[in-house]
This record gives sequence, C-alpha cells and structure tokens, in this order.
Amino acid sequence: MTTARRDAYTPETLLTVAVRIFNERGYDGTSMEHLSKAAGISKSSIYHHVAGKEELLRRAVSRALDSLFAILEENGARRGRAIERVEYVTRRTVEVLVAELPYVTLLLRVRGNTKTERWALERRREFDQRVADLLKAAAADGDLRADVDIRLATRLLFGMVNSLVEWYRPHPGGGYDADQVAETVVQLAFDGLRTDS
Amino acid sequence: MTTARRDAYTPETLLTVAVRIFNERGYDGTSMEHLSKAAGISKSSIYHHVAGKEELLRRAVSRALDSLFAILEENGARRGRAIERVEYVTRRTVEVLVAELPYVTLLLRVRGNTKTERWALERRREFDQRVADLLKAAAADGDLRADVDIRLATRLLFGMVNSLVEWYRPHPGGGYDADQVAETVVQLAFDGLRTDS
DNA sequence: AGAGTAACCGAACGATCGGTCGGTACAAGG
DNA sequence: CCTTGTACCGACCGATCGTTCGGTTACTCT
Repeated sequence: MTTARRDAYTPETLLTVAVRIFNERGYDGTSMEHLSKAAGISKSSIYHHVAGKEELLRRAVSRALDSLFAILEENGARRGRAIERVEYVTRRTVEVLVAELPYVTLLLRVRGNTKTERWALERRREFDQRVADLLKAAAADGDLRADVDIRLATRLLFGMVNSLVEWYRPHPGGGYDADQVAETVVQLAFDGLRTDS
Repeated sequence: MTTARRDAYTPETLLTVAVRIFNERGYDGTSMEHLSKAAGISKSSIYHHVAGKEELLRRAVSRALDSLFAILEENGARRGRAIERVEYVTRRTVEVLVAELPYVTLLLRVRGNTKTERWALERRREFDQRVADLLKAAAADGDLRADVDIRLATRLLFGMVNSLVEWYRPHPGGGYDADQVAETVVQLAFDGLRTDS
C-alpha cells in the first residue's frame, strides 16, 4: 500500500485541464496530444489516470448534469406557487451555470456522435422536460400571460439562460457576478425590457 | 466548350449536403468520407467541385453572415426611433435564422480552430456590436427600463434569439412558423412573461 | 537495503484523417 | 467519326488519430 507520487495528477485535476481544452477547441477538435501538452505530461501518461478521451467527457458532463438535477430537489423548487418555483429554478440554474461554467458549457455543446454524448443529450432533455412541466403549471395557475405559446416561451427562456455559456466569464475586474445575471434574467423574462411595462 | 454532365453536382448542391452533415456531427467530427457517403459520390470527386473541407465551411458561414448583415441595411433598421429599430432587427434576425437555419447554425458553432473559423468569429462580433449600439441608443432615449444593465440585456436578448438554432425545426405539421416565433421573442423580451405586466 | 508500486515516458500500433494522382466513362462540338 | 473536357472513380499519400506496451524513475513501507 505505497502511495508514491511525484507530481500527483488525479483524474480530477486532469479533468480540469481537459475540460478547458475541450471548450477551447471543441471535443472532436481536441487530440490527446493537445491534452498532454496542456497538462504537461506525456500522452501515454494520461491513460494511467483515466481510461481514455471519452471517460473525460463522461466525467465532465456527469458533473454538470448532477448539479442541474440537484436544483430540482431543493426546497424552493418543490414548494410554493408554480410561478415562484419557476423563478427559483431559473435563478438557481443561472447560478449553477456560472459556478460550473466549463462543465455545463461542454454539456451544452455535445452533438451525439458517441454513446456517452447520446446519454448526455437524453438526460438534458429530461431536465428540460421537468422545467417545462413547471412552466405549464404556472400557466394553468393563470400566472403567465395567455397570448404566448407556453412551450415556445419555455424554449426561449432556456435558450436565454443557456446562452450564458457562450459569453459569461467570471469577473476578473468589471464583469457581472452570478446574482446580478440571475436577477437580470428573471427581470427580462418575467417583466420584459420595456419601460412602461 | 463542352458541358458534359452526368449527375451534375455543383458546389451549391454539395454545400447543402455538407452543411446538413456538419450540423449533425459537428464540423470537426465530420470526415470527407462522411460527406462522400451522404452525397453519394466518392471522396475524391468532392475535390472536383470544391477545394476542400474548409472551403465548404467558408461558403456556409459566408452565406449566413451576408444574410445577417443585410438586415442592418434594410429601411426598418435605419429609420425611426431606436427602440423600434431594435424591435425590427430582432424580428428580422429571427426570420433570417429560420430561413437560413442550417447555415446560421453552423456559424454559431464555430470554435476558432482554423483561419476561416476565426474570420467568422470576427464578423459575428462585428454584427453583435452593431446591434448592441442600437440597444444603447434605445436606452439613451429612455425607452428601456433603467434598472437592468444594457450590455447584459443585449447579451441575453441575443442568446435567446440565437438559441433558436438549437431547437427550432421547420414545421412539418404542428411546429411554429417564423412570424409566430419572432412575435413571441419580441413580446417576451420587451414585455415579459408575467400576466399583470 | 530491498521490495513494491504509483507516476511517468518513448516508441509504436492499426485506423482514419484531409487531400492527391492517374485514369476512365461519357456527352457535346466539330 | 474523333477530339475535347467534365464528372467521376479507386488507390494511395504522409500525417495524425486514440490507444497500447514495455519499460524507467522516484517514492513509501518494512
């Protein structure tokens, strides 16, 4: 039971590097050679820590999905009027996107070429469905305007939130913090941009 | 000057096939072999029509960018109060996204690995900036609520519109048409989802 | 000191990558 | 008929892909 370590890479620290490169170059556009350069170890050494390229992807998207599904188990998402639960889930989703930005970014870009990617797409659809049901309940309560298609609005709300991964960067001097973004998303989605609303 | 043609593939018809496959598998995840199978001609024959894989990408994103920039030259985007121009551009952007869906989809997914991709990203940023300036003008007119950050709201509005490429599909029985989507986007963005707004 | 093992490496694997090459089938123009 | 040029193909190129293998190094434990 010896624990000899020289530089002590773990699957987790390797994952941090890999996810960064995956997001920069795209999963398919990233070679194991790219990862080895970025991590500072040889290509073959990576296989000492993880089974292969696809395992890195699976670990990353699992982390993102687990964080998202956990939102639905929180009290704010399970108790109270439907529209308040929708607001809560929206706000928390923004917070999770920001907190787990690289992992969620990778998740939202999966195409479906491998079994792992198709599994990720399936779980994503499941999460979307859960929130869509919440929106539907809020509409049934009469808390959402009746002149917009509720499924369409759900898609757009999701699209707005998910677009965060395309431009949000943690604030090294001047950027927005998660709370501010979440607040603006909720204001825009529920009360609109116009002055006199 | 003989014009002997057997099956008559042109760079344009080839592009239609290529863009579809690029969107299904991702650009990096698509091999010339994939394209040749989908087009029904041999891999080497593709090079009789186009210079290579990257030219197909360049043609596709050029088409998308030209359509988007053309919006800014239309009368509705150049005349009238700023907020009305913003609404016009928003509506027209949705229409263009729907009309040129596969090409815009490809454009919005480029990562920046090649020179062509970096050029596309640059032109995209230029378009975004032009619209961001419009939003800023509307805010200066006092037509947008003062309690949201205008740059942040611009990003979110764009994110919502661009997310169309991730889920919108032309309506083979039951889907939404472009006008309905554009209307809902404008309603949601400017007046919000809530009932009593 | 010696044994055991985690961490790592260079070299090479077969497969596939984007792209090239020499040639063939075929239709139009003379 | 024969030439010309387009559309197309199979075979192949060097490079790179994800992965494997046989070691070597460096550390801990006894």
